[in-house]
Amino acid sequence: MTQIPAQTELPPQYDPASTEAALYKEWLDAGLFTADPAKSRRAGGDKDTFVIVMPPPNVTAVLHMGHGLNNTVQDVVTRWRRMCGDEALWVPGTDHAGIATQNVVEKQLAGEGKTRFDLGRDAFVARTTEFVTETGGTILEQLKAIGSSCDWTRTAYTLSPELSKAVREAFVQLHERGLIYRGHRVIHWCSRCLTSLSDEEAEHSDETGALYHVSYPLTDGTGSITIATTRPETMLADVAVAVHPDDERYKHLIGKTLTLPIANAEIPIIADAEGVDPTFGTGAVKITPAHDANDFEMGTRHKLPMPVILSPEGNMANGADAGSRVPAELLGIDRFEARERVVQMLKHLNALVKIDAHTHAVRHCYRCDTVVEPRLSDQWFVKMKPLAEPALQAVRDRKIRILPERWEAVYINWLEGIRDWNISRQLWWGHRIPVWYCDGCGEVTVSRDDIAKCPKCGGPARQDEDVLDTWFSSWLWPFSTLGWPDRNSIDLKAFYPTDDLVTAPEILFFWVARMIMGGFAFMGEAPFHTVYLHGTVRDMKHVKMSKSLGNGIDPLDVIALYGTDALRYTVIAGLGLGADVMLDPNDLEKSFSPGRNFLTKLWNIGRFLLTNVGGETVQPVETISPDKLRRADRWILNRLNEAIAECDAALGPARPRGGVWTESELYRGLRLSEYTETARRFVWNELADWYLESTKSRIAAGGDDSAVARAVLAHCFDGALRLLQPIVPFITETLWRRLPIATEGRGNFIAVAPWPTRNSNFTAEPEFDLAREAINSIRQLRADYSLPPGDRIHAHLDTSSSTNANGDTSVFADEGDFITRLTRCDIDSASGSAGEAGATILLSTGSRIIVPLAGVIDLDKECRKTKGELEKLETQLSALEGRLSNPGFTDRAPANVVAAERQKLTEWTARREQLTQKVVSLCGS
RNA sequence: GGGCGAGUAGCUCAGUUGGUUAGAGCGCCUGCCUUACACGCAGGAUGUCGGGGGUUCGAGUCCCUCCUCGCUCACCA
Repeated sequence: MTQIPAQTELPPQYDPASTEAALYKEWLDAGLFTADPAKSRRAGGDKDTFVIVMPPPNVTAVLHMGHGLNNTVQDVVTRWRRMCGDEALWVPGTDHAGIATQNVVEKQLAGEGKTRFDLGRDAFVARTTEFVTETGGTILEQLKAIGSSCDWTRTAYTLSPELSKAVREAFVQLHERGLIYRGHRVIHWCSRCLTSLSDEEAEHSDETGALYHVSYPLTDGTGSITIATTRPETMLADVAVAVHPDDERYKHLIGKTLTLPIANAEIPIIADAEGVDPTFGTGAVKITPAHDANDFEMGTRHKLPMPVILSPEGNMANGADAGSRVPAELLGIDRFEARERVVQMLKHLNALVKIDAHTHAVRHCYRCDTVVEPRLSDQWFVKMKPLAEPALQAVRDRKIRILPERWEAVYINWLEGIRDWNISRQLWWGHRIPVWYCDGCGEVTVSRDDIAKCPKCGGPARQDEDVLDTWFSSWLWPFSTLGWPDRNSIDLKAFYPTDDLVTAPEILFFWVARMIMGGFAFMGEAPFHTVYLHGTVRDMKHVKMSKSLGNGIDPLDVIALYGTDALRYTVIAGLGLGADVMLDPNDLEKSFSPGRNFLTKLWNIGRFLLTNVGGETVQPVETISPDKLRRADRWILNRLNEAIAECDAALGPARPRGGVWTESELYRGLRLSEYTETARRFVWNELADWYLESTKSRIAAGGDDSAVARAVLAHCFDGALRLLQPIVPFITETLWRRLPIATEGRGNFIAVAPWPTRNSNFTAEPEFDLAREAINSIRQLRADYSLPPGDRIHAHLDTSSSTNANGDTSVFADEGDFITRLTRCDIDSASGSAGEAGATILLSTGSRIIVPLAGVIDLDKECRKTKGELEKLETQLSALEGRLSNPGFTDRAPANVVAAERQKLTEWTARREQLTQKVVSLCGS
């Protein structure tokens, strides 16, 4: 055998920096991540597909830990399926992110002292496009740095010509089906972004405000009504006061009128049972239809006027129907400033009764956190109820599952109460609404293609000024990225529906639920069968990591310091199902050194292997004659089997058989931390700690047995590397290509090598476990008595009470070298006596190892220790005896449980006997 | 306010249909530079399983109740 000096091959330390970028390029050059639709069963091929569409990051985004986590999860799953033989496709892309991107560019302009209105619409859009073209690819390049195995030939962008076509198609189709309409109603308005928002984009947060009680005098001078409001400035737009029709306090006043202070308008007192809760505040509600959604409904019911008293920017103004309700001194004043002024004015008028502290939910813009204002306006809406039905049914029918399970209830709850979706945004950056108006004949045209003339009268057509909600393009993502609306697209045929959707719970409603609705609406089929909602990256105080809070970690810093694999390992190992990942931004070493250390361990196993096994290809374990395999070999091969089974169970099943999840598989799989821990345990605690150690003396001895040990070691390391490839692709690729194992059918890259499978020839190996047990006990003994490491000890094996005396003897004869090497303890099979002063190790087979330690150990100490042990055992034994003499237990408990308890009783009784003898010999009484 | 979830070792979490003496990783303590690895090896300590009640032969596990956190929804002006 030619020994290649491995030291020259593997440097003492793994160096990610010099490895990763080059490897990634090799993968790309080999086309490993490019999916072939022709191979899909759905397109006539012979492979299952596995498809994930990436939640598109904002085109202006820069990689943060959240992206790192999200994309690593997707990559791990995709790489796993790719090894399992699926035609795997991970579609990458970016989102034009309407409001977010427009805000970024507007901020740039502000730096130049300009606004978007100075540029005008066309120039602004051109400028934004340019900005996106120049800097938009950043995040995608960064995703490559974390090893993402995306199919970059299919990179998509929500504002690309192809996807824009899909957006128009979707809008027109929904309109044709009567599911899109123009509505005049109160919507959420962000006075900073100058656009309307959907319900989901206006986020609640509790705030301590004030409840102002204001007295409105009756016009006939016979008294007054006190109303309560949190937004006194809106009183200027009041058109009525409503009371409950059965409220005795106000019943007699219904139909009378009040004089609105400051505005000096005369408003009626009306009765409304639906909109008024007589127990809240004073039981009398001011009605402000243009600036409150609830009041809008009451206003509509009672056909009241709807004056607007706020400008789009949120300043006081006499808008539509307002006449001169807003007095001159308040015009142009900011709404919050105006609130103070109105309160002062009411005080002067003696109309302010009192101010109570009041906590209530206030809605904020999800992009800029400005308090949103309810505002009456015209917007386009999607009718959601009909779309929600199949989306609800799919989850109820288990065609789609949501992990963790608890989110399903949240999803169902939301869909059941779904309200129409406002899709108009008064922005410039986005897909312009494909609706044209004719100012001549009033015709409204919805069209797939741009039109210049009114199709009815031929007059000039004017396109709607607004753009669509960013999420209106996002909800088409699973099929628009695959070629829809072109029904003949081979990608669409081969890869839709996709498989898993991996994202954070924050966008369950914004995106996930709508994608499911969109999938049914436009494709007639659910877009995926699994929604995996992962946790959030947080700091040690459980605060979500964010750049603005300054508690972020830059993934690229981590990569520079610890390598990509350490980053990936850390987030995946920390990711329990649905659990958050905690990292310390102030102590990267604490967060990432365990990952780095594990990689070092892998590296060193590789170094040992290459040094000791050499470069010559080893014999495949399948072809080794079974009688040549020793206990340790069979043991580790079985442990590998178990590790594979546990990894499979943690990860799968990958998809529902027959399209519907069975009860037993519904919430299984995608336990990434369990998978990682299993692989780690196998590599470190089994392969390295035990098997590799056990091979040292065999390999040194040379000969046939040495070759067997080398073969098994290489085989198991190969299996371990394959199990780990999805998590740590770079280091596994680096080590794997140097393994001296047969190349046939192996491929050139571990990234596309077959996922390991179990070999049922290798079953549990209890006799090797007995050797491990002895080693552990002797080690403990050495530590207990502080025996110097250099001191060899001699012990006897007493098999007199053993259940398999010959078996035990043979284990200790065969594994003697191994045991001695790890413990510096020689064991011969001369029978000793249990009473001998020293230590007795009881093995699980009943045999004892007697270690005479006279002159070495402290007899008093050992005596006390043994007495303590005996005492503890007595307590537990009496509890056990009590249980077994209780007919309630023996009659009702399952037979196997009772049997186990009886077995235990036997063992413990024997142990008690042994300890008693030992106490006698040690303590002398 | 509605709905949901969580409270197990200093920290992060496992604990399958109730059934051995409740586990893991990290951290901590002790001893070791043992020829792959000190980014390592070996050993050790630590829990009235949030409180209280109940069902049961038996409860971390099931039921009730209280407390504390978290998520999510919501037009109480």
